[in-house]
Amino acid sequence: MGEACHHADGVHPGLKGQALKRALGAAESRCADTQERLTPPRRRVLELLLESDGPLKAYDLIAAYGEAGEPAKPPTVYRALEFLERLGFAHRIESLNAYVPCRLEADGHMAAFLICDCCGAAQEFEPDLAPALVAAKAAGYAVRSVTLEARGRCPACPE
Amino acid sequence: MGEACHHADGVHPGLKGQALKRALGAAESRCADTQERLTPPRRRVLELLLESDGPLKAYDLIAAYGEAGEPAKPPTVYRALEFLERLGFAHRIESLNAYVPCRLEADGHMAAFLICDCCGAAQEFEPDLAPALVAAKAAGYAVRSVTLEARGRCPACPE
DNA sequence: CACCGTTATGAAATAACATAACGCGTCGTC
DNA sequence: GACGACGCGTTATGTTATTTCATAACGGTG
Repeated sequence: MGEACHHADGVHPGLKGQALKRALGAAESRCADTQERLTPPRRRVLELLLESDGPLKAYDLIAAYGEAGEPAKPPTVYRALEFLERLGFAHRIESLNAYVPCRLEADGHMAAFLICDCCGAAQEFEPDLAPALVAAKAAGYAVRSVTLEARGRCPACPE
Repeated sequence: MGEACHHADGVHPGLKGQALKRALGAAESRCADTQERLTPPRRRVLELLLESDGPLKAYDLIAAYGEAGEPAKPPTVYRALEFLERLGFAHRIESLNAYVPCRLEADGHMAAFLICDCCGAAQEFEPDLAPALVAAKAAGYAVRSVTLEARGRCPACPE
């Protein structure tokens, strides 16, 4: 998260208490709607992502998994992440090898992030990708998903 | 490359013979212009990328490095890749952990790829990113670089 | 309830990807 | 010819992710 910079990353403060409960509850509901199960490991990984102030690496999650400090086994976390991504509850940021909870309302949207090289904050946003993909259509590609990661400097970080 | 699909990936056939020589020569020239050195390991890694029909993983390069089958040491290849990326001779595709030679004319362009989930082909293209980044500017981000990776199905692959 | 197919978890090991750290040689400069 | 910058080779290690096999939980059907 903010290790590389003295500034708060501030963009998406981690959830706690009621807000966290609400977010987890919303996830439960959406699972119920779609016959999917928010099982304990999946719920735990989502909770860790929601609590965090910034992107978490898989092995951060593995280390933090146990309530009493015992790490999870890697596949436990990787499987949960796969599930959470499939349902749109989380996104992987390829250029960081890290994960964030989804912060947007819309379902099935494409993952796009503004990543601050200074403070490490990763802000999800909704880009207008249509013009960018005109060339793809022209080339005959059927685009199924897009990831866009813009690196730069966030408003809170200095020149 | 095409392992997952019986179709030729055809998009960027690897270079051979004269075409390969020309491409390497062009890289030499551009290095000479900028006081950079296309040393033997750098040249060899670029050659392997240019010869390939599709994206190569770092350990593919490591395995193929020696003319007589001896592998390179990992840092040799990673250092060469870092150099080639810095000069714009190669790009890393994050979602594949793989590398391709740059196929575009323009210097300093942003890396954008259409990746076929079926045959593994990765076609570089030049997207119109301005509309997508309007939201970034509005949020106060100073964007320095962008990677865009679109997954889907290429024209040569079946339904 | 007994069964079975499906889905998910637990655990061990290992594979795949990437970098740190050190020392040596070469080259350009003063 | 001393120096510094750069690049290379090498060893070792760190980080990220998957394979494999075994077990457990759930949901439907007779």
